[in-house]
Amino acid sequence: MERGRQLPAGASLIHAGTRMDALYVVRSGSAKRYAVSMSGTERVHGFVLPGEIVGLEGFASDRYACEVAALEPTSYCRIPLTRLEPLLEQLSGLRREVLRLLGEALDESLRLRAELGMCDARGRVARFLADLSRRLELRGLSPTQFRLSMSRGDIARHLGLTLETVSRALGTFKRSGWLEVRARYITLLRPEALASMGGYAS
Amino acid sequence: MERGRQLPAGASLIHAGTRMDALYVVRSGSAKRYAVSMSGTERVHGFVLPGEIVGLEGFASDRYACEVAALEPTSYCRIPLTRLEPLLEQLSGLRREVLRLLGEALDESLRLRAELGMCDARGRVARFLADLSRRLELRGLSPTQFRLSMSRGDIARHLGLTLETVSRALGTFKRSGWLEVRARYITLLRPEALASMGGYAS
DNA sequence: CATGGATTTTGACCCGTGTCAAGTGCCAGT
DNA sequence: ACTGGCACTTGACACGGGTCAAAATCCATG
Repeated sequence: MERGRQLPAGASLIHAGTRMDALYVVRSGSAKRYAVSMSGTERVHGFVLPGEIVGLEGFASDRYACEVAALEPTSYCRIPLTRLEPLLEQLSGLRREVLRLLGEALDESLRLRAELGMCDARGRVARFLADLSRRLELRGLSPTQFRLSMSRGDIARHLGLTLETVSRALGTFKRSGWLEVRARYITLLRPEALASMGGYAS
Repeated sequence: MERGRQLPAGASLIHAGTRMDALYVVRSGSAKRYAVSMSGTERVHGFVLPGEIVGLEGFASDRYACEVAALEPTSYCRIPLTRLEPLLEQLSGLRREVLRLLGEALDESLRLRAELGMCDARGRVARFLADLSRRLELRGLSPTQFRLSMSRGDIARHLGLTLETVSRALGTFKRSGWLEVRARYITLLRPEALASMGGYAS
């Protein structure tokens, strides 16, 4: 367990395709997980918030499946597999915890995929914000006031939309009085409205 | 490990919300994994083919996250966790294998989600068929001639489309000479065309 | 405080897909 | 074989969101 490592904005925490030798936990800052297709288009798999773990997909093939890049100055710790494996043998609790983390990531991904497929653009953006809010709260940060460390384009590529549509959705929510938007600073005024729209409404 | 269990078409292998106490491997037949939202709409997470494992998402919360129902008469085996856990302690190879399986499921789900978000309707159906073909081949079944055990509606709810659109996509492929469709029987004539369209083309 | 570049917003237009509605084909039961 | 029901196909139309283009805003730099 190596703590206190630092990364400037834009630098990569994990390079896609390199050998998987560790898991990472983001301590402060944030990162985006993405892959670049042959045609050069970027697909954003998701975003990593403080307290969250990255690198689990690497278990699939012993190589990291996607690039993870800091969106702002970010600190993290690294958990080498060489340290993790002996512990997994001894501690059944840790074994269960790792399985739970993987299961959670899988479950979340499945859920998200299904929802993205069945929601319109506004529903997707609403769910994105509600999800972000929930995860921030989980880590003791404000669930109603936060800064989006990712660009509109990143959000769009994550949700399968265009940045214009994301912008329009935010505009609609603002006009409805559901939130404040000042550049990348968001204040949720009626989180329950967003949650219910992102929920299973449509 | 309990082998040789049988299930008639339509019966559930796993009930959503029940305690997770085992993993399952489908031996013959097929199943669909789905969840029903509050509003009663069904979201199809995916399909299980012979040789594939189900129940991994249950690790997230100790309860199965979705319903798994047989699409045709299906046989399977059940791997109780009480048998699995002691083995996980002793066999580091099995530990790695379970992690690999989970990582694979996670990776596949992430990849699929990103692709669904960036593909048009035909691309999604093409990718669905290509994926099915690949998985059938992996298990020694014909990758070019097979029966779809799921309805058009199931495919649509899986891909985030309507059944009409799925039908039209198949019609287009048929007219292009890429495949034969007779009810649920599919013959791929130009698999590479489908693969390239489902790939990262658009 | 001024400047320039990047990011975001807004507008106009068009295509793809959802929706609604018939029509067709497939299978099971009588 | 006939019939009814269900799954699937096909057609017409409307609308959401992608695309292209321009304006506005933000932010870092001198």
